[in-house]
Amino acid sequence: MKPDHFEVTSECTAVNEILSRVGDKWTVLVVNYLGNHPMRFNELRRTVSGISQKMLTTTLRGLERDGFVTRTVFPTIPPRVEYELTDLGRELLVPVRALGEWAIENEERVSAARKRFDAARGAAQEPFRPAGSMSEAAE
Amino acid sequence: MKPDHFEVTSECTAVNEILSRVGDKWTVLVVNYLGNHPMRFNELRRTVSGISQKMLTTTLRGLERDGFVTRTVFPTIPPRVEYELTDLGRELLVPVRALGEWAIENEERVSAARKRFDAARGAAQEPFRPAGSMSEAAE
DNA sequence: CGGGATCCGCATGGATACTG
DNA sequence: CAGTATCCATGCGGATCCCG
Repeated sequence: MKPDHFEVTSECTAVNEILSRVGDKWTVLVVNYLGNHPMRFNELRRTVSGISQKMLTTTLRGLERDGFVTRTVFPTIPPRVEYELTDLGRELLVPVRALGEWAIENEERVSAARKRFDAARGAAQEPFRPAGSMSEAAE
Repeated sequence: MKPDHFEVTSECTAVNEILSRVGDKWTVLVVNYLGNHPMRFNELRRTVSGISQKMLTTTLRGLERDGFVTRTVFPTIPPRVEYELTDLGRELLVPVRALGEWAIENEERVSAARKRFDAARGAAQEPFRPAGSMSEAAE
């Protein structure tokens, strides 16, 4: 596959679906950790650190639904639930980590470009900035 | 790189940043189209089809900010603005399209798993469903 | 321990109107 | 043509409380 031309009609829909799926706030983190070894709910919760149990549940349900992880319940007391990547999940991990490597390698180029852009915009005008998220604002 | 173990501490942050960046509703589409050849604003607008000019502007500004596209203004009347991928943008296109290929190849496996999951949940109980987004609900 | 249910703030994104 | 500005709907994600 060369970087030129790409069937953009319907393929991009699938691409965007996967990227949106995987591009949310926690999915990649969870998948990556699960890629190392199976994990229990609270183990995962502690490891990810910062995630609420609601989002962990939501994320895991989504991954389970799409066939990326399995959820195994051991009916003991207290209950024990283990999450593990499926084959599909491990296969997904490959291109995701490829993109991950790219991200790590080019992190600085991106933030450099970002700094340049923001500096150029700030130098032109703008005595002060009343409000805004931080990345989008009127010029 | 093997699919086992991955430094998850700070790397995942960069990964997730890129994925969130690229995983929004329009970025991939725009980048993919621009990967074919440079394009003007309304040309892009027509090609993407479905995007509002607000979102196209936002998406392009973000891509420009991060150094993925260049914005060239021809001070003619009427004005003419061309958008083109930078080298960084074209490099990004490679892993993104790799993930894209994965997505296309495994689309059916995912939707099959999804159907299975939904069927299993629906068969268990649920006479009717009062409300909800569609992917989250009580069991 | 492993969740479900609910409330709520904030960001994303669509529609519309106006401008150089 | 190529935007900017504004208003508004939806949904993601966090906090809290409760349950088996």
